[in-house]
Amino acid sequence: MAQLPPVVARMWGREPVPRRGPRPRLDLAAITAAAIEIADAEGLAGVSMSAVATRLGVAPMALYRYVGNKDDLLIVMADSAVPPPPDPGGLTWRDYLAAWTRANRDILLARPWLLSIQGDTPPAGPQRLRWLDRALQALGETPLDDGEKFNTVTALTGYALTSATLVHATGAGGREGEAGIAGAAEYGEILAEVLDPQAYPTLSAMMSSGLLGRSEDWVEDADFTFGLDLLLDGVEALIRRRTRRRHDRK
Amino acid sequence: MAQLPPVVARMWGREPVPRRGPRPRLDLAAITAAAIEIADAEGLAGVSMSAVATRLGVAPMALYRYVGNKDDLLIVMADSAVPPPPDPGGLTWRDYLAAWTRANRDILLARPWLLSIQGDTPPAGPQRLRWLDRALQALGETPLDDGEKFNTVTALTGYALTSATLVHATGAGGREGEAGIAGAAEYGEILAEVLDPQAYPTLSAMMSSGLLGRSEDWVEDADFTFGLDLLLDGVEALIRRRTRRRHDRK
DNA sequence: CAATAACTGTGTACGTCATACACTATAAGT
DNA sequence: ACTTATAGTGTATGACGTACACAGTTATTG
Repeated sequence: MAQLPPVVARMWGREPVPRRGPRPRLDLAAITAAAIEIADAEGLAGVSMSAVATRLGVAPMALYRYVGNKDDLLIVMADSAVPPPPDPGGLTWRDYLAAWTRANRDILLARPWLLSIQGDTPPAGPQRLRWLDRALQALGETPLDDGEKFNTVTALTGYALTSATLVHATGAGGREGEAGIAGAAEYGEILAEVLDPQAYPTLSAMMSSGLLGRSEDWVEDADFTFGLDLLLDGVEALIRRRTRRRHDRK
Repeated sequence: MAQLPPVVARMWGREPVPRRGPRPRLDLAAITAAAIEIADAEGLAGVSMSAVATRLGVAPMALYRYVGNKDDLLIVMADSAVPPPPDPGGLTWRDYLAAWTRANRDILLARPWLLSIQGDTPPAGPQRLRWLDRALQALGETPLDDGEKFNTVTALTGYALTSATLVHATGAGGREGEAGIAGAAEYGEILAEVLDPQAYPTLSAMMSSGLLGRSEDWVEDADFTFGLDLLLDGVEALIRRRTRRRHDRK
């Protein structure tokens, strides 16, 4: 039997309840909440152990009774910063997954610092797994097998993540500053300025025709919806294939 | 006109050539190469300014003549760690994009530390843009408009990224250790152990039926190919639609 | 009721890291 | 020969993560 990594165990409240000693003034939830507030306000860079401790009115070392180290804290943050998934109120699988993916992306836009954590962590907390569960549930009625469902969700997750990254990186998400590029328009200009049409024929042609000039629409639904439909069309095609002649996968 | 952020400028060799002073012993390429070697060997955590400097036989502060700060260095690394994209040797758009996406994922599997950087950075370096260019080029013959092409590539990139993350996170990629979970099987066990069937009906059912038990296949092509085809089917459907009745987008 | 054991939060200390600043050495232009 | 811009160095600083020993607190045990 595999042992639960300590933080994961605590995320699920599977830690033995202490029977002796002073009543704890903190708990994992409070610590995480404080850390998230800081991240929202100042970005991940502002989240230091002392900053979190200060906000809780506590010495930095106190936190180590609840998290093994800072990485642990980040993992827990990455889970509890995620709100519950949308409710499947009698929607078709397609409508639900569309809403699901958009909500997914919106979370990442609202908390860009999640981008720096999620890219590295498998979903193992209650929230992220609830999202996973709901998406799989939406596919429950379809003739896809488990692996296919799982991969479908993976693809959707990836799309949400990449879209959010793009929006955030080009600055259209609102925040700018930081390391340089601040806005899709400027991004386009920079590319146009630098691209050698010979080495980058297609891209530079696109840039001169002003693709990214008007691309504050990255945040708008139009572009996002397009890619989303792309994926869902693929799923739908597969489902139709499976429905017509029912045979095993592969 | 937008100014080039200094690092980006240097990535493209657009820096004024120095006319006086001692001959430089370093250049951005050498620094980046050293940093990448360290990242490959010890992970991103091993990449400190002093570590890189030591490897180059130079004082840490010397690096700051070439990069403004450490984040700059990471940005440059994220670009130059990427090899040239596969060659479109008379392939159909579909075959090429399939190869392209798989190659994309393989890079991320070979250098997992890229996952921690790419999630945050827009592609602005020569390598990443070359990849973008080739993918767009592959779609050149299709009736999709520029925005649609761009979004298609975004979706594919996202899929590669998420797949790689999943493989790497569940440990099937080879490396383990670090923060806990080490291997898809163990991951599955942990989930099975922790999931309340009432709160996670679908997911826990899948787990008990052993979905992740046999999922060392995540690295295998089977699962990856499935999701990829999902996407490409979507693209193909769109192309067919566009080809039949040719009207503007939206 | 006293003694013990388990637990919480603190204070201090250390090693690492990114980076600012002042300096020396070097080579090109005058 | 002299000036001047540049390259790499040495030293210093402040922030950060975290190890460790301790003091205070509470439930359990005798």
